[in-house]
Amino acid sequence: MAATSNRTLAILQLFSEERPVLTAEDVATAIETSVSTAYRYIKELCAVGFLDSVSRGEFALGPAFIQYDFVMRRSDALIQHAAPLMKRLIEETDPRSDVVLSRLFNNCVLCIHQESGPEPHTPTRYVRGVAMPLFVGATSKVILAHLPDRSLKRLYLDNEDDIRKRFPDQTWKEFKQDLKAIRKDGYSFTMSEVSEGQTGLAAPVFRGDSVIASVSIVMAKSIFDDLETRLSVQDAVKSCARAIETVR
Amino acid sequence: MAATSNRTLAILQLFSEERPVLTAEDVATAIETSVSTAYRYIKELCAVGFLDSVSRGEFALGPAFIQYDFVMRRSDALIQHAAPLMKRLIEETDPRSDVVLSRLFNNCVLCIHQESGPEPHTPTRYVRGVAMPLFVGATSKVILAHLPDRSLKRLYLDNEDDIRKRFPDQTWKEFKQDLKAIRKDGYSFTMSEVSEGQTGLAAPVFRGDSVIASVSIVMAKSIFDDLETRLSVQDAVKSCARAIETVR
DNA sequence: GCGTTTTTCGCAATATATGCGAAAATGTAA
DNA sequence: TTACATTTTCGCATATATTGCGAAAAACGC
Repeated sequence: MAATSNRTLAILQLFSEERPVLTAEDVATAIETSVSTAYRYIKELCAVGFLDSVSRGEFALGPAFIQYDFVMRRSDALIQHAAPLMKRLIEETDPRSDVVLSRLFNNCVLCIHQESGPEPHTPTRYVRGVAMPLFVGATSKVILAHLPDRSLKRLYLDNEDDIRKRFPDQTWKEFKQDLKAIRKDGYSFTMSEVSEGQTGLAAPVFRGDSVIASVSIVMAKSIFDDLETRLSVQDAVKSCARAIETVR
Repeated sequence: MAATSNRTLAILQLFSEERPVLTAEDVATAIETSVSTAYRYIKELCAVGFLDSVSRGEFALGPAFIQYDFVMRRSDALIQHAAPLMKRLIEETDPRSDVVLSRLFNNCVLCIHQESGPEPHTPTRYVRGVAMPLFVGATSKVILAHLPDRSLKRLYLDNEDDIRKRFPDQTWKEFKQDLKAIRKDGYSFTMSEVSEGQTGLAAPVFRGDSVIASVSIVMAKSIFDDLETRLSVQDAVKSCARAIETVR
C-alpha cells in the first residue's frame, strides 16, 4: 500500500500484525511530529473508533475496522449469493478442497470469502482479508486475463518491479500471450505457484462484461493426476462462476 | 460514532450499509467543500485502499477495511483461543444455540466472533462486527458490571440520553444495584431485552483483573423454563469463560 | 476518433495544524 | 486516602499546509 502525505492515514498505516500496539511517542517519532500533535491525532482517531487505547499509553486499531468490514460484507450481494454455491462446488468435487472467492479492487485482488470441505487436508491459507499476489497464481491471473487493455497495462507498469523479481525474463508480449490463452480456456490452472504442492483452478466472475471477481478451488496437486478428474473439476468451477454471476 | 473535524475521517463516515456508494459531488456536498478538494481527499483515500472507485464517478469503501479486520483477527489471541471452546459450549448445551464472543472497546461492545450449533433455530443475528447496545442485554451488562467505577460512570454519563429513552425511571443507584447483583452471580441473564423471545446468558472474561470481553449463549426463551437446564447452562457458560481466560 | 464527463493540477489567499510549555488527569504504590 | 510519576490535554502565536478557482488533461462510451 502506497505511502501518504495525510498524517491521519499515515498513523493508521503504522499498525500491522507485527506491530499491533504503539505508544503516542512511537507515533510521534514515526510521523515526525511532536508528541502533543500525535496525541491530537490519536484522540481524533479514537473518538471515531479507528484507534482504541488498550492500556495507559498504548494504542491499537479500533472497532471501526471490524464494523466497516461488516458493512462491506453486508452490502456485498456477491458474497451472500456465492456462499452456498461455493459449498456446493466442494460437494461436487472433493471434500478436501478449499473454495475461495476473490474480488478485484483497484490495486489488489483480495480473498473476500472462503468455504472449506469437511475434511480440509491442510489449514486453510486463504481467508477473507488475504491479498492474493497480483501476478502469481490462478486466482489473480484469471482476473488479469479479462481486464481491459488499459487497466492491465497500468497494473503491469505499477508492479513491474515485483514482476521482474519473480519472472525476470518474461516480456510483456509473452505475458499477454499467457493471458490470452487463459481467456480462451475460460479458466486458469496453476501448480505450486503460490504454495508448494497446491494447485489452483480459477474461473472469472463477470458483472455485465467486466470481471469483478474469481472463484478458485485449491487442492492437493495429486488430485489432478487423473485427467478425467481434472476435466470435471474444470467444468464444475466454471459453472460455479456462471451461477455466481446470476446475482441481482 | 462521534463526528470529527478531520475531513479525511469525515469522508469515511459518510459510507454505510444504506449508502455504500457515493460520487465525488456527494462527498463535496456532505463535507462542505469544493469538488476538487473532495477529489484530492478521495484520491488519497483510494491510494491507501480506504476507498475504491467502483465505476466512473462512484466510490465505495476500499479493501483496507477488509485487510485491517484481518490483521485484527490475527493479532487477537482471544479469538483463536476461544473459538473451539465456544463450539464445545454448544455441544454441552443445545444444538440450537448461538454462542457469541464480545469484546469491550473504549466506546462500545462489539461481537467479534460467533459460533452456531448444527441446527440454529433462527438466522444468527450476532456476527462479527455487530455492536451490542451498551446498556441492554446480558452481553454488555455483564461487562459493565465488572468495570472500574470510574470507567462505568464515564460510559453512563456519555450515554445518559440513550439510557433514559429505554429506562426512563431508573436511577444511577438502582442501576449500580443491578450490576452489583450480576457481579455477585458471576453471570447476567436477560429475557427478550435485545430481541423478542430470545434469552441471553453471559459471563465475563477477564485479563488480569479487568474485564476485556464476555461470552454469551443465545437461546429460545423456552429452554429456560426448566430450572435444572438453566442451572446447567449457567455453569457451562461460566466455565467456558474461565477456560477462555487461560489464553496466553 | 469525437464529445462528454470525470479527474488532476497550479497558483495565490487564507484557514488550519503545529510545537512549546504548562496544567490537568490518570493510575500506582504506600 | 495521599503522594508521585506518567500520560494526556490545552492555549497561544507562528508557520505551514489546505482551499477554491479555473483551466487542462484524462478517461470512457459511442
